[in-house]
Amino acid sequence: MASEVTLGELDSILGLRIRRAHGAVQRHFTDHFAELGLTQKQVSVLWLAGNHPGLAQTDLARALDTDRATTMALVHGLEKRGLLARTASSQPDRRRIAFQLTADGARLLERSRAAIAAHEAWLAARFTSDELVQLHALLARIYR
Amino acid sequence: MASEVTLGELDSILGLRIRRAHGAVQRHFTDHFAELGLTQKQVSVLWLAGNHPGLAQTDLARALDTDRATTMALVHGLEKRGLLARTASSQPDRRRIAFQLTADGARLLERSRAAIAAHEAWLAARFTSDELVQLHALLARIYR
DNA sequence: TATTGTTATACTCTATAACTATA
DNA sequence: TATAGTTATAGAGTATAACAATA
Repeated sequence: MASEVTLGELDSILGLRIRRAHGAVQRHFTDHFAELGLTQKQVSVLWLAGNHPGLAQTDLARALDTDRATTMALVHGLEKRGLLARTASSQPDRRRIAFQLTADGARLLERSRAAIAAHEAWLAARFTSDELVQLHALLARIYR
Repeated sequence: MASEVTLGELDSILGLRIRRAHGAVQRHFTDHFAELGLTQKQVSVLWLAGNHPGLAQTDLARALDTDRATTMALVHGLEKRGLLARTASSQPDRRRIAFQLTADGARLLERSRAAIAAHEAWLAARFTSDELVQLHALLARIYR
């Protein structure tokens, strides 16, 4: 019966499981960050900029595992919204452009921290602490 | 130094790890399926259609965890390329539209199986079989 | 009323290519 | 030559809203 269609053999494919897990996390994040108007990547940039004032786009690209062009679009959007700004500080390498949070950006980051904690709690609730440690370690092996 | 920027505290966030792992898997998949011209989702549809002739779009949407509209775009693309076709079979529910692979679709699916196996081998190589079992189980808890 | 398929629309993410300026 | 930033462009994935046909 067509109504019984499942992933079948696809269920044994790890890549698919990672994709589905990512999708579920992504949906939960989007739903709960709608009121803040931030995506997962945008929050990450605010967080990194808050912790590392003066970082450059290349630093962001490396930390976020994204292309330079993709990072540009991300940064550009945050600049337009007045959450991130370029600093006019003196840099040793004049190619690099330093960024820092604006006051609005810092405020939004603070509000985001609570939402991130709630999101992580939702995700972690289904695991024991041992399982969490293991899952962290296993996932890290994929991208490192 | 800006060159030392890392994920820092972000590294403790499971959601981010899942995202990065997904990104790494996605990139590997894209690179190795470029010659076949198929995305992960497209391969999944071919696979499911091959195993379940006559399935409907709703079945695909449920199995792939995607919106109906998103599934439409996916199916539409495969139809345009002549890999998937609608069947004129008699259905009990006339709203449902049955799909099946074309000859081209079946051929491409066969070629894909080898590529999928190679992709999975690349991914699984970093884990023991016990770890693989564990990772499968842990990930499934996120989306089920 | 609910479900299936459909279209229109929009936004995010991702990446490639080509360019400028600097190292 | 190599790196940092930039722009233009394009494709994939995701989702919402609104509609028609059918159950």
